[in-house]
Amino acid sequence: MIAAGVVIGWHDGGVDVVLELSAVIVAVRDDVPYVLTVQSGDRPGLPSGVFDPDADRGLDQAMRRWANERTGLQLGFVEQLYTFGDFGRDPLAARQGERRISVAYLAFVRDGEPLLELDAMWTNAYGLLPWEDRRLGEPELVSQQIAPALASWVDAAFDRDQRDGRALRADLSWGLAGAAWDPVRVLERYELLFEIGLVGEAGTLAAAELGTTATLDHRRILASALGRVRGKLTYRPVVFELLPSTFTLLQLQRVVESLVGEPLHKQNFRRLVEGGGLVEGTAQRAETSSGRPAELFRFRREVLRERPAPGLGLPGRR
Amino acid sequence: MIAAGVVIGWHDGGVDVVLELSAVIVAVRDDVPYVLTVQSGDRPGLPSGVFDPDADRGLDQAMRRWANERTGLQLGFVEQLYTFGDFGRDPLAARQGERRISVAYLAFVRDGEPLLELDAMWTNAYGLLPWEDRRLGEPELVSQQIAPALASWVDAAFDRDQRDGRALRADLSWGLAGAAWDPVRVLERYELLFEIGLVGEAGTLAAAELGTTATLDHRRILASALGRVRGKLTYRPVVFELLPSTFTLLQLQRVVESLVGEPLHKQNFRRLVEGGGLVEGTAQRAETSSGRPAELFRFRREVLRERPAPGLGLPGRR
DNA sequence: ATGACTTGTGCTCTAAATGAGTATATGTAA
DNA sequence: TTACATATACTCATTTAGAGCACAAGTCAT
Repeated sequence: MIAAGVVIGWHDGGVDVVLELSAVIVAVRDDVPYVLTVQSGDRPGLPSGVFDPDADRGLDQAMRRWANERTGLQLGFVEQLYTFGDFGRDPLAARQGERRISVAYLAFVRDGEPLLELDAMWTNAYGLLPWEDRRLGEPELVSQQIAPALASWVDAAFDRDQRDGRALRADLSWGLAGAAWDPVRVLERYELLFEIGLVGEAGTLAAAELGTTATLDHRRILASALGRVRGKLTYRPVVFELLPSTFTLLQLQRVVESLVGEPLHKQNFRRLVEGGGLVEGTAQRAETSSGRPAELFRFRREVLRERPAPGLGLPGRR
Repeated sequence: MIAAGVVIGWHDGGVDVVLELSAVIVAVRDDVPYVLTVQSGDRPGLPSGVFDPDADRGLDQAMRRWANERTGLQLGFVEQLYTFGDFGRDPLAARQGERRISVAYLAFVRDGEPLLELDAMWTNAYGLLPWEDRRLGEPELVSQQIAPALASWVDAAFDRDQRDGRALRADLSWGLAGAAWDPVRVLERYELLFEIGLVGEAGTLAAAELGTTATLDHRRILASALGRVRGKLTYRPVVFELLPSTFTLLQLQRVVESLVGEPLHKQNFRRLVEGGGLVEGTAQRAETSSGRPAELFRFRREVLRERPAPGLGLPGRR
């Protein structure tokens, strides 16, 4: 089991290596994507623990078991994200002559799953990465703080070449100067903000601090998770792991929008989802508060057979 | 530097953990995708070494530096692939009470780069994964050996549910029973073959052995690399890291085909690549052996600005 | 009951992208 | 000069995507 013991590596009087697992566990409720966090000192952090090779056959199994034991959650979709091993990702550990390498995982749970652990809680992902939610249009902090900061960073380049490089990078990742906003480039955006000092980690001095800070590099991990989710959505039917077994098309659309961070064209969304054979209607209708009651749909498994990469071909913005 | 020292982790009398890096270094020459291998006992293996936290700031840097020092190659595109940590991926190490966790990287080099190391060589990737090359149609070993083996594996299920599950999995990954062949699902295919005993690793008993065997789970790593390459191709202009700075459209097409493992429609390929603004003509033409000389093209950087995910929208098969 | 409001659902129209070819140009080698 | 090989232009039918209109079927306040 993870977190049971301590695995330490040494290297003749040098730096120790510790291998840990961290998890980005995502659930969507009321059109808000939440991440499971634990309190770590004064900040929220991702649940993580040291990998114990004695207890588990592999990293994936360790991840599943630990999550279930510790949080009581039944994970749906689980996927390895990335392995983070930068020096400085854990300054405290570094000061103690230790190097923490973290294998990060992404997992989905359905809304409504009960939480065992009391020190764990659900945190709004867009509280940590506020600029990623564009459902109500571009948030003000982009035009007010980020864009100007990027502009002066570009201007601060010491020669023409560097300037051009910086401008291209800023425009591409942030969809400025005519470039399109690409929902998937979450990590690029975070890393750029980090580089120019607009977001920080514990122990780093950030000029300004946008969004809530998390421990260590956990926001970076979250950023890569969100990017991965957004990409995956379009070519694998993973959203359904976040929804109840039957749902209305609007519910489905809202969950997708909450993850992609952009509003979608309703009628075309329906067309893509139904026409793509991704869902099938049950005859039932949802009990509704106002408006015409909607039909309940369910995920249509057979689509896997029919299409090589069945995802939600996202329609343009609303 | 990697491979300089040994990093060992222990866990009170339990299993040691060793963190290593491995690299899938790809180059294409004469329409064949090659992987850099080193001789490891009697089999080829991927170059890999133990990670030394004292020498490098992070995993990525360690990777680049080591590759350059050891092989003399100038890596172009480099990307982390996956971290492999299954028990049993290194049976020898396991017997010695050691657990090897390997962070795998994918990298591209251009054809023509000189190799420093004498014990390293270029190995045809399709020698290791022969079923992945369908440029001349479905290879015989699929219909002759793999499909029958899959069929009997499906039949050997002990109940209806398991049978259906197996059939779906086999059909999806191998494009059988009306499902489409998805070039990206390389890893799924390999893992299925492994499960049914058609391919093995050192120390595993495989019923039959298809393709050349590599050390440990290095073929699995190669499989995930090939899948990643194929996926990446369609949304990032990475092929150009494998080509000289100017090339003909046919050269480009051949390189793509060699990676995707399928033939492409020539005229439509041109249309997509030129129309998509991915390349621009130089006025020069290639000196040719036979046939009309072709114009030399170069990668068009500006496309990055124009399109969110500039890759080769692959046309259908020829 | 009536009208305002909300949400669901069907359908149209246009523009663009794709799949599958045909036709023609321009070189080399016999 | 012919056969052959490759390059490149262009056509045409089909599919998919973007944008929006119109109407259906509920709730709620008056």
